[in-house]
Amino acid sequence: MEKMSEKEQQEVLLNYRIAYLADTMVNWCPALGTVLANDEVKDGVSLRGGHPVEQKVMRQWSLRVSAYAERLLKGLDNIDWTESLKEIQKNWIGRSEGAEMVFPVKDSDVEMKIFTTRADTVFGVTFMVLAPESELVDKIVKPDKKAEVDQYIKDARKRTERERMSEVKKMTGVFTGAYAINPLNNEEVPVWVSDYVLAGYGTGAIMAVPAHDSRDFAFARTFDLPIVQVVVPRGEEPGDIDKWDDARDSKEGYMINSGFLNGLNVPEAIEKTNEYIREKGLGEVKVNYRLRDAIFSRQRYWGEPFPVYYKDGMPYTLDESELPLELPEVDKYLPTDKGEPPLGRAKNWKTKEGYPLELNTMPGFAGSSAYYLRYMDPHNDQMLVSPEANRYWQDVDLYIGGTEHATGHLIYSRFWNKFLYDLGVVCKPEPFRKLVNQGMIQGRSNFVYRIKGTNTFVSYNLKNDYDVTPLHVDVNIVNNDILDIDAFKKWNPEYKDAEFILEEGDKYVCGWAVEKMSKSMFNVVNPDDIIEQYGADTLRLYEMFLGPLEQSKPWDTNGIDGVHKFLRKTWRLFSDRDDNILVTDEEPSKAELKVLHRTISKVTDDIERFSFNTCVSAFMICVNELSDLKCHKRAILEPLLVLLSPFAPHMTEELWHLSGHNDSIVDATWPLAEEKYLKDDTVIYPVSFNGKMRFKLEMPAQADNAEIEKAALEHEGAAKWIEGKTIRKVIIVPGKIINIVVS
RNA sequence: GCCCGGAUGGUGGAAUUGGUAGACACGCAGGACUUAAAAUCCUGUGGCCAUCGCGGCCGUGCGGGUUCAAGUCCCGCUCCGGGUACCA
Repeated sequence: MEKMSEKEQQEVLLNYRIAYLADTMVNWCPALGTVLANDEVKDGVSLRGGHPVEQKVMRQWSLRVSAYAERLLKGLDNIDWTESLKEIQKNWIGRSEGAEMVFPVKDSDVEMKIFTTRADTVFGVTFMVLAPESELVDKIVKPDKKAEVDQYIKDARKRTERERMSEVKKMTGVFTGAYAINPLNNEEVPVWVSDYVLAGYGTGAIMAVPAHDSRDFAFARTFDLPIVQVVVPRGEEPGDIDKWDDARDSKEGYMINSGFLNGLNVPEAIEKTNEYIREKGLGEVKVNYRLRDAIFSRQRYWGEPFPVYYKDGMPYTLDESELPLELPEVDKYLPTDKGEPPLGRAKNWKTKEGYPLELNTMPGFAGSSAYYLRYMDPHNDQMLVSPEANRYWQDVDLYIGGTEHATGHLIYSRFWNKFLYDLGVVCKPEPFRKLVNQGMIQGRSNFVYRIKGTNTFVSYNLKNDYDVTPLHVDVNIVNNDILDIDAFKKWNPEYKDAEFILEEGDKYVCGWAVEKMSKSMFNVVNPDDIIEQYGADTLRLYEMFLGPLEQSKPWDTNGIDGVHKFLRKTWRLFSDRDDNILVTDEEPSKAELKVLHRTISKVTDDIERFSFNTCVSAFMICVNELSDLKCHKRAILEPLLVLLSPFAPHMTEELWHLSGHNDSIVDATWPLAEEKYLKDDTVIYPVSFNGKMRFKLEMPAQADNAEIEKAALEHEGAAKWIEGKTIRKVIIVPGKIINIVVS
């Protein structure tokens, strides 16, 4: 066999590299000399400047994420992430099982390869569609149609992918003049070009089954193409297609108009078709993924430069001894006159041997995909992470972050980690063992109501008696929906002489709404103000007390006094009003120990569940009870302080010192709940009749079921519920409830 | 359209495995202390009925069901929030 040239070798190898150069479609703006992201383009022009934008093929670095699609999907089963996040990733990866089938083109040696998940409906194919970008278009188009087809493709190129997707209802397309042959029934069907078929998914070509796919249906109706029903839903008769206004669902039913498949139900038909095409060599069963390779080039200055140079047009990596490659100096952070990225301006941007270096830089996710590994061994200048450091730290125990990274960073990190795992650099196949999504804090806006044409404002509950305009008012001059009228007059000169119609209690009550937090709605709350007023511990505690971590909710300071009062109350267990330390070394009572150990147990448990709001209420209960007991004992208060320290670090540190410690509370040992203090001698049973609680019954903890039943039935409160009835059953759940069934 | 969440008092929320619905707070009402205010403390607070200090009925978005027992499980809806979308 003849030896390949070096260039040929490299070309072949590029098809197998994890990072590879490939021609990809981008939004190119010639006027700006740059590639634009989808959200920088609107209506075919650049958002900035309004210059025309076109679809252009550019040679870009890509990362072969698709090679890991199956493992990225499977790996989700083994990590403790939220279901919603896993779901988003599953959909993004978009695994679909189907068949890849070949349709020969009539009077030509071209074959159209299509992917379908519904091979069973192949008898319902009445036309074929190619994506405008498909290279097959040129090969099959008939001479008399060429001009028309070329024009269509040119127009389609001007529209960005996002625009194409947003115009779902408007079908456009053009006939190529060519016909494909259905390999199952040898029927000839016309081949069209339309941008509703995407080049990037499957093979960029589809078999259209208008009777059972709503996009194909819309296309057939637009261009008057035939429609053939092949699936009839169970319990229905074949329909009159002319009367349909959309495609028929075909998930369940039996086959008609389908040759050897007639009468079979859908799953049987899929199986039989797959078998048939495999046997006849018409195609193969295949799995397709929606996940696309990630484009890894950016035409801007700020980004990691690629350690890559070009020889004979082929990319080669720099030798490790040449690393790190640092960004060169440039005169301007702008593209060159030739349209090259900013690195094209750098002088001597080439290797020692004189080969030119790559001009693109890496995107943001180059840095964000593996930083957690670097954290394990930050000073290592020989490798990303040493095997020892990696074995020690392994993976990220807990990741708290928003869902907005689901299809970007969190996929890329998993992909990088898997690649590094394959290379033996890391010891864990997944980077983030557990992931929790925190909720968003929204803004709560306040409104005042101005009577139209006046400078008079009417309070919320009286506003319906007037014709009013609601106006946003700065939430910082509103307290618990009550307007600070003086502050309001000063807020805006316009309102200096404003008048007010107040309601009961001489208050001006504001209306409210939950909206995006934004300056224009005057609902931005600066945490500095709250820290100024209440302290950082109160803010921290209040954020936790607000509700479950994962829940989004409006920022609303209505309850902040509650947690602030709690902290003051805690302080008073340690110190009186005159700053005298009250802490004593007395032996704690049984009751005090019970309060403490219950709190230790509850808080320790709740932290494990990320249920911080219930931790705070457990602390409140504890402090309320200790206050009632007038407990100032060190043996109780110090463990409590340690428990509270992650929640209110500043105050607990201070109290820790005030009560005589010189070290920091962060080094204190976490207290352990002792079982013996948690147990009660008696159990208070709720006694229910037919499931409704009627009275309570206190019983010794070790009482057996017979004793409990006897005591319950003899209780003075039981008689009126038993009287004249028959006791059917007595259910006793030890330590929990008693339910007496009567009828 | 599809997928995923959620809905509990005036408000935020609690109820972890089907076992006392409304913990803990906010707010509100009343009271104590005070010349007054702040701070603090006490009492009450889901709705309806009541011979309002006995007690009863209803009640976790709606309609059914399973169960001795349902906020929790099942079936069918409504509304709200989020994600995603010509994916063949």
